[in-house]
Amino acid sequence: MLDIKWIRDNPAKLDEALAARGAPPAAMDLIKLDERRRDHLKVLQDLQSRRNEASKEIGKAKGSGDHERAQSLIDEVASIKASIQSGEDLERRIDAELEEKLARLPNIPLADVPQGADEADNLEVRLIGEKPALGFDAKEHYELGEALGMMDFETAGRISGSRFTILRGQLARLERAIGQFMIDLHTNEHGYEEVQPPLLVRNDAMYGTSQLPKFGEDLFIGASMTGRSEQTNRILGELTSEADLERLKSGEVSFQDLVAEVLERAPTEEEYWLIPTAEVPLTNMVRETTLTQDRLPMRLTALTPCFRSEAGSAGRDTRGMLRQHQFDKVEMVSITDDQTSLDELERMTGCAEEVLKRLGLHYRVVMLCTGDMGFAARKTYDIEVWLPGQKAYREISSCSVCGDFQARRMGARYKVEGEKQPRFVHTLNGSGVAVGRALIAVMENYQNEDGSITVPDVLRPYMGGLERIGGPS
RNA sequence: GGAGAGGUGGCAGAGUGGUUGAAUGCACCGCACUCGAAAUGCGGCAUACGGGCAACCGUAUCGGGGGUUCGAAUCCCCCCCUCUCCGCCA
Repeated sequence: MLDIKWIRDNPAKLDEALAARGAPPAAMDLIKLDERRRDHLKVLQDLQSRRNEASKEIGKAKGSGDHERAQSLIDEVASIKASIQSGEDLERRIDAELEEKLARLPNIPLADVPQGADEADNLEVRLIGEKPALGFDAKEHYELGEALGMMDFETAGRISGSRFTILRGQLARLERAIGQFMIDLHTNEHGYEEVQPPLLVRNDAMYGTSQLPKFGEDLFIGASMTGRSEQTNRILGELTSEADLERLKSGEVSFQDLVAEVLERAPTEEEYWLIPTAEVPLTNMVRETTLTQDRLPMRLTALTPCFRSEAGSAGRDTRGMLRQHQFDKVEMVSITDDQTSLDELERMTGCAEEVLKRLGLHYRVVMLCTGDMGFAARKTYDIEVWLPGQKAYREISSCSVCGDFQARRMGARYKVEGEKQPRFVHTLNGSGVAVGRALIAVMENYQNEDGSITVPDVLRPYMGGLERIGGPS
């Protein structure tokens, strides 16, 4: 969430940033709304002030037995009551409208972020390692996995549909090994604290990290059956309002349009949401708190499943397990003060890179351009790993600094010694790294001509010393 | 799932319609006393928003949201959370 006061002072900067992200300007509209809000607030507060004053006098007058005076004051307050009532209604509506509009504005990119429309304009920052010289035609991960009989899309499809995978035997173990290895690295060597967070979260948490209100369609809902029926009843209750039924009868709206309208009115109040990334619970761990500065930086990591609806990517990456509805990921979250967050981004990216270095994988780091960055980010590095089977670099990690954008939504502050006003914390999140995609990368980069897969050295302790999956035993 | 209790300032805890933004204690900060400390005494000590150069003023806030009333921490409704007992359960 951006600060309305900042927007008031920097309307041009806001519109430039929106343009850079490919969004229409909004400053003028917001400033007008804010002015209207403040003008109205002044009028309302004067009325409230008079009411409070008179009410106190009524108390006094009654105490001293002056009933005549009390009655005349009561009459006076009664006469302004209606204006206060409607004034408070209007204030609520304006506040809600402003809040709603602010919540849908993306974060401002930092000055060094390249301007651009899409991933073609991203900037390669560094290239680490080299493509492996396999000496034969590399296969893709699903060809390898299916040939080994350890990766089963057909059965998964029968159980859950497309974008699910079943791993078996040593490949299932390899996936687990990769997750263990990564989280051990971050906790033992990078100073992160391991967390086992909830995978189902409330609306407010999704709002805090800004998956809501704009990106609900990317999420899965995790409601109980009773929760679902309560939700349905609530919506039906809305539907049967007299005014709506009248419009339906008169033919002003069709039944479908009315239903759509009602859903739009009460869209995102779900009992639970399934997390699309552990960023959500980890970052929200500091929501509604004021930390002392000595608690910062706070570094948290978790290995969790992630759930994404992948709406809008129909037809993309349908083969294999690159883009799944469910996948495991090791996530890193840092909570810092407002001075060190940019350094922390470099550090965090380094932690993610270290995973790939130790796995012996070739990768490049790119800085995302304005048009390709996520909603809450001020600056983002993606790490793209080389996949010999696909002959392409594919995203395996994304590290972002959000500044105070999420903190403002969550009410997450910290107190500086000697300062009265608490400041908003800065938040960062990054994958360290996606487990499923790391599995793909290991399989494709460590494949042998016979279809077997060599287990990278660092993973062998997690595989009971196993050196190779498949092939001659 | 059933039954019950509760949510007040950093903490503990009073307050059931009226000059209560909230007693009291603890913690914390300043001052006095002291060589210093403890003890004691005096004073200060919530947040957000709006207005003002500022001192300061106004409004809102007693889990959250609505309502009743001239006036709500106190009465009513909805929601959230915590705890206890019972049931069920990995």
